[in-house]
Parts: sequence; structure tokens; C-alpha cells
Amino acid sequence: MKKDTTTEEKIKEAARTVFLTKGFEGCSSREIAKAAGMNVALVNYYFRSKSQLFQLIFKAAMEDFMESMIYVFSTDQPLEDKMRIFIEREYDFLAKHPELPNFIINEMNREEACASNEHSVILEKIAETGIFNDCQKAQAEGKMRKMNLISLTLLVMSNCQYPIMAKNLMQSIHQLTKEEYDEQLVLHKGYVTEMLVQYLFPKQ
Amino acid sequence: MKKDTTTEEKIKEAARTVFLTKGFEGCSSREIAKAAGMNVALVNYYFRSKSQLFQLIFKAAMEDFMESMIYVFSTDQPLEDKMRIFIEREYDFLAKHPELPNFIINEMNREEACASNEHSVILEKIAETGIFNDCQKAQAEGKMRKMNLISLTLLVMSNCQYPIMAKNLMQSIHQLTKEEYDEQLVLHKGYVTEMLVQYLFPKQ
DNA sequence: CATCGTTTTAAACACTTGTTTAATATTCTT
DNA sequence: AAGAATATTAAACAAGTGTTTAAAACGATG
Repeated sequence: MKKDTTTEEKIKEAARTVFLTKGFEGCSSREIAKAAGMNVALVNYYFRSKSQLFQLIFKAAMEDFMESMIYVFSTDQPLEDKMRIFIEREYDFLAKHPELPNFIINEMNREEACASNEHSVILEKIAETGIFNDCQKAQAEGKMRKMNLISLTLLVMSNCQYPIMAKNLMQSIHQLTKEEYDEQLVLHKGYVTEMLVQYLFPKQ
Repeated sequence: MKKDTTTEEKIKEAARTVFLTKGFEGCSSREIAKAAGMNVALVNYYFRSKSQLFQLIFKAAMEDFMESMIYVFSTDQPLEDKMRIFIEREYDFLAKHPELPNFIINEMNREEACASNEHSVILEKIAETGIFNDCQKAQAEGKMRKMNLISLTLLVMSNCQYPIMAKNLMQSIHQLTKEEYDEQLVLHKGYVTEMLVQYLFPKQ
């Protein structure tokens, strides 16, 4: 232990940024070492292999990916408000970590990787917030549209994550600058919130 | 010219499947050659380089990606019906080509690649179907919610493509088999259709 | 200061990468 | 059938890959 950021942490940080922007196959050990200002051998000295380092980064990224959800769901507010706040927070979060959804989804599609892992833990953590019970209750009382968990999460994730994931595609198709698209995202967040709330919590 | 499928086409076919499942960086020239049952040198003999072959595949994939849209939009039906049919067809299409959206979006995020290309042609092709004019007209008549093109496409694409893209992630989180998730997709398509139509074409 | 364990380095390992070359096989043309 | 053009091959190229090794630099403890 010497400075604030030890060599091990420097490598981990560098690995995170490189892995998240380029993916596991899109970068080399040497690239990570260089980004950390270190020798290549040090990467394996601390983390044994590129794969092991990656798994570490991936796991942490996955937790980040789920973090904001859990926070909001734990609050004690009407379900409809939770939904609004959640979307608000999710758009904020993804604006800060725009590479995350693509990274997670891509690496989940690599056969070798992460596929068989214990990602059901995530679901349990979310379940601990009581959000799922709240939904079931609201559905039973007729305050919320009846729908299983999978579609519920799909609806929310689709409308929050896709607009970030497809950023470059949409910019290219619609000929927009980054700034213009970011403005568009703010507008879109409003539409998404309105649409989801109206559909999930129908009035009358 | 010899058989039905010439060597050149065999390589192109193999390249398509390999590129689409593994991405540009996720595979090697030799892997493509092997998949086509050919020698490595033949890949470059016909296509000069891995990059040039990729650009060919990517361009074709992009056109596939947009094909189904154009077909539906060209039909002569009420806008609301068009929307329903479009979602139906899009889910069908993506069931047959589940790797497409991820492929397109990922490769659009690779700095070297495809970014500065002429993807605005796509928009023009869609514009030629008259769908955008129809929307503007419907919006002016108060039959359709006022919203710019970007958000409109975003809403539809998000809810059609994301559920396919996140297949492995969702399966892992919710502990579902492929068959269970495919069933879920059918259900979800219904929700998405209802939600989008209700939101875009409000009654009263 | 000498010795120990830890950290860092340069160099090498065997292997894969994209691409090229030069020789061979095949096909087409006359 | 002979020769020209095309198609296919094995082999080589230099550069890059993940990983290992063995030596050097470092920091603490005696």
C-alpha cells in the first residue's frame, strides 16, 4: 500500500474503460496495460489472465447496471411516482454510463462468457425491495395493468436503454450532432414516461 | 461461372453468418474461409481485404434491417393499422434475424467503421413511402399525437428491437429457456402494439 | 547493511492475426 | 491440343496475441 490509487486499482480502472468501450475481443492485454501506464506482465501478475480480469470488470458493471433500480424501488412512494422517478433516474444514469447496456448485452451474447453465471441474484436483490409485491398488489386492486414481470421489465428497459444504445445509429440516420441527439433524449424521456405511466396505470 | 453458388458467393454467405454472430473483431479471416470451405487466400483474392468484405456484408445487412419497414409503409391503409401491421411484421422479421439489431448497433459504435457512411439514404427511402407525410397529416388533423420523427422511430424501434437484443440477458435474469422466452415475446408483442397504438392514436 | 518478500521489468514463448507471393490447377479461347 | 486467363493452393511474411520466465528494482524487517 503506497498511494491512493495502487497499481492494481489503476489497472482495474483502465481495464474497465477499455473493456466497456471496446469489448473483450476488441482490445488486447497490452492496450489495457498501456492505458494504465503499466507493463503487460503486471496485468497477469495481479489478475492471472485477461479473462479473469474481464470477469471481474463484467461483474462490477452488471452491479452498476442494476444499482439505480434498486435504490428507487426501495423508496416508499406510490407506484406510479416510483415509475416516473425510475425513468428519470435511469435516463440520468445512462447518460453518465452510455456504454453499459451495449456492453452487458454484447458480452452476454458471447458464448464463452458469463452466460451461465448467477444473474438471478440480481432479480432477488430487486425482489428484496418489495417492488414486485407492490406491483402484484396494485394489479390485484385494479390500479395497475395485469402483466407478468418479464414484460414489465422489458417495457421499461426497452424504452430507457434502447435510445442510448442506438445513439450512433440514430444520429447517422437522422443526421444529428451529439448535442442535438442529447436534447432529443430529454424530449423522448418525457414521451416514454407519459406512455408507460398511461399504459401501466390506466385511469377510469 | 460454374455451379449455382460460386466460390465468391459461398465466401460471402459464410462471411455474413460469421460476421453477424461474432462481429468484425470477434472473428478471423481464416474462420470465414473455413466456414466457406475455402482457402484463406481466396477471401482476399475476391474481396481484397477483411475490411472490404465486412463493409459489403454490413451494407447488405443494413438494407435487410430496413427492408420490412419500407414494405409495410408503402401499403395503402389507415395509419393505425399500418402501425399494428408494422409491429407484427417487425417481430416476425426479427425472429428470423435476431442477430441483426445487435450487429448493426455494435458495428456503428466501432470508431473505425461505417460511422460516416451515407445512412441518410435509408431515411430517404422510407420517406419515399410517404409514411412521414401521412404522419404529419394525421398529426395536423389531431388523429395522431404530435411528435417528431426521431421520437416516433425511437419508440417503435425500442419496443421491437430491444426485446430481441436482450434475449440472453433476460433469459439469464428471469431463468427462462429459449422456448419460454419466445412465448413471452409473443405476449409482449401484444402489449407493445396496444401501448404504442393507444399512445400514438389517443381516442376522444 | 544484508536479507527477505514483494513489485516491476524486459525478453521470450508459442500461436494467431491479416495479407502477399509464387507456384499449381483449372477453365476458357482459339 | 496449345496457350492464355482465371481460380486455387500451400507457404511465407511481419506484426500482434495472451502468457510465462527469469532477472532486476524496491521496500520493509532484522
